[in-house]
Amino acid sequence: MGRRPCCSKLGLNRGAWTNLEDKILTAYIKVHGEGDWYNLPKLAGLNRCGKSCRLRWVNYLRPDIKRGSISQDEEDLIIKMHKLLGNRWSIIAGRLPGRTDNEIKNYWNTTLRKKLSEAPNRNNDSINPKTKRKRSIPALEPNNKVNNSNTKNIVKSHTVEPIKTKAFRFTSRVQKLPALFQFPTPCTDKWGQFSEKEFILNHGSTMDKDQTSQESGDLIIDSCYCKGQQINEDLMIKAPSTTTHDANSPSLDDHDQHVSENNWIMASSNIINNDHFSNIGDELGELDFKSLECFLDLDKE
DNA sequence: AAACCAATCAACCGCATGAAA
DNA sequence: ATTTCATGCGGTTGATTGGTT
Repeated sequence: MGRRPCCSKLGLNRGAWTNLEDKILTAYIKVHGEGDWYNLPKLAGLNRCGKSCRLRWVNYLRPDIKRGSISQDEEDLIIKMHKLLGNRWSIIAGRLPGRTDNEIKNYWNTTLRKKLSEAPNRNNDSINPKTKRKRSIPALEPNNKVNNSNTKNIVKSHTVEPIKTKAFRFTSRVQKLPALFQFPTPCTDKWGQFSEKEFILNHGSTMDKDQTSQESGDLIIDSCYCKGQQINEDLMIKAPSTTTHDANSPSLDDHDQHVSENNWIMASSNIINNDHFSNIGDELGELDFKSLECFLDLDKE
């Protein structure tokens, strides 16, 4: 079977979306919900490919998209998560309610990448004699043309190798946890003790080992694999200020809602603070994770 | 005012993945 | 076990915007 021809070959619309297209897509999804992207354009009456519709919805039209610039807290979170996970934009975005992977990726490539690469090299803040402007990153590499891909190598040299830890991403398509995942000793939260079959997710929900999670891009970091490493709560990073709650989760009162917003920290801390890992102290950046193995959606190689 | 350049970000592309057949 | 289908992800592109000369 060959690849299905892309939208340009099917004579479909490409490029910027019009207001009308946005309205049609939004209205259709409001009635029929997300999914079946392949058939959606036909059913909704859009002359677009499904992929394009999905992207438009996910990155722009979704009602829970947070507008406005990235806050300092969010930026810190992105930096820490990137250090931890590398270019796992969807997972990073999963920690930032209302932000999309595309947005995070763009923010990294345009703002943070530059910031981080300049930070240790303040002496390199030279001025381009022609433009009288501060040199951008690509200009630091005179042999390279200015484009995103050429900045890759530059950034590489400034970026710490991503910390490898055991983490799993949960998407709506994930049905079962990898067999090798073993939950640490039973831990508790505000609501009592979790069974050993449950895994703590953020947003205050739990997940049965055998059930599907609707949490997209959710992440569990398994402290079992942080053998003897000292980890403090900074590793688990501050929860973003707003949190969308899983519709399937029990409703929460005001107090519990607050608890829920911080559940990611609490739940993670409960893991980290269990009997195996009571040593608290180091900052994230000082941790030696080199001995850890990468289990990000992968089994051992 | 025009030209140039850098920055930004929406959108596209190809590939990987997993479910279903 | 293999193939097909549908979706998601990350890298890249290109249009637009804004600042400078």
